[in-house]
Amino acid sequence: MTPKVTIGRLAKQAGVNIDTVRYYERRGLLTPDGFLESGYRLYDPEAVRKLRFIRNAQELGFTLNEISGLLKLRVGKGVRCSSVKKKAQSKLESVDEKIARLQAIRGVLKDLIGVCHSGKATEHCPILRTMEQGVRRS
Amino acid sequence: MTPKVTIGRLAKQAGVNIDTVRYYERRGLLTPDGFLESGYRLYDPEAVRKLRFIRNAQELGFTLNEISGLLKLRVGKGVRCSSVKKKAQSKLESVDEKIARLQAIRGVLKDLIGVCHSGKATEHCPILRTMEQGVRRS
DNA sequence: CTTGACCCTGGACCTAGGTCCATGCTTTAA
DNA sequence: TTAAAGCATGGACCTAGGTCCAGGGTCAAG
Repeated sequence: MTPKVTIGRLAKQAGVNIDTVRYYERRGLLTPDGFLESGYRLYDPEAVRKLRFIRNAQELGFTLNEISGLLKLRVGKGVRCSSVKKKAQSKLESVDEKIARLQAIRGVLKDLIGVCHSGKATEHCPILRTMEQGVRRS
Repeated sequence: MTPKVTIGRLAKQAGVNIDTVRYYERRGLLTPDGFLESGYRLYDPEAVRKLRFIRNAQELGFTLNEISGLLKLRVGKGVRCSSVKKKAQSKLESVDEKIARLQAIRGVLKDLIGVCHSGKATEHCPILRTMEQGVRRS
């Protein structure tokens, strides 16, 4: 007996709307792991993690298409290692870039909190310092 | 003579659509720094950085409202230090959380790239490992 | 064996964040 | 001094990512 779960339970456990689950299915991000004869979708518990991952990644600025690409990254039967590696490396670059940008913002916020002690004013918006170096777009 | 610039030049320099600039104005993110008698908007060069910052922050998953909050963070005339500090600290927390999440994803991507050398397969989607600890939502 | 909770499909509707267009005035370069 | 390029306003339109609803079948507890 595999402990599969219906769509309503899945949605509740992951904290998302039931229609969102079906929407992700249409988008190809989350396929049911089985069906009842009635047509009811069944999911195994891994799906909860997958849903949470999707939400997580969205808050980090990934689109559903990008997330779909992340979820498909794996090495295995019929998946050529070199292609996975190339994709993973390019994802890694964009992740590193995001981290760097966030760290720039983080530094400014820390400074700003420090300024509050020193009593110095910051007439100009300090957050703009994060952009001194410009941005490279893909 | 201050080297102010019209909206078209600003948009081009920042690499955004001219209508986007006006849209941000309606949203309160970017006010012109002056006007010609004809009504033409004028911006000083700082506005380019501001626009780039907005794009940047959006790619990191911040909404325009959140970005607006970031841009308003400064200590100065009429702005109480304690309130700035509190806001900055809460922004800092959310930035730290984003960084942590990205680093989790980053780790998995690195592992995946490593696996390609070792020849081991990863039948199950490795990216899901980033979610082992669950997520705290605000 | 019924009643309430759950699920199905298809399609309409919604919000955020833009983008486009028509119409008409302004600026600038030839 | 005039044509091309630029700007203004108001409103329509668009995409991504959902969310809701109607109409009808299904499951499970009493």
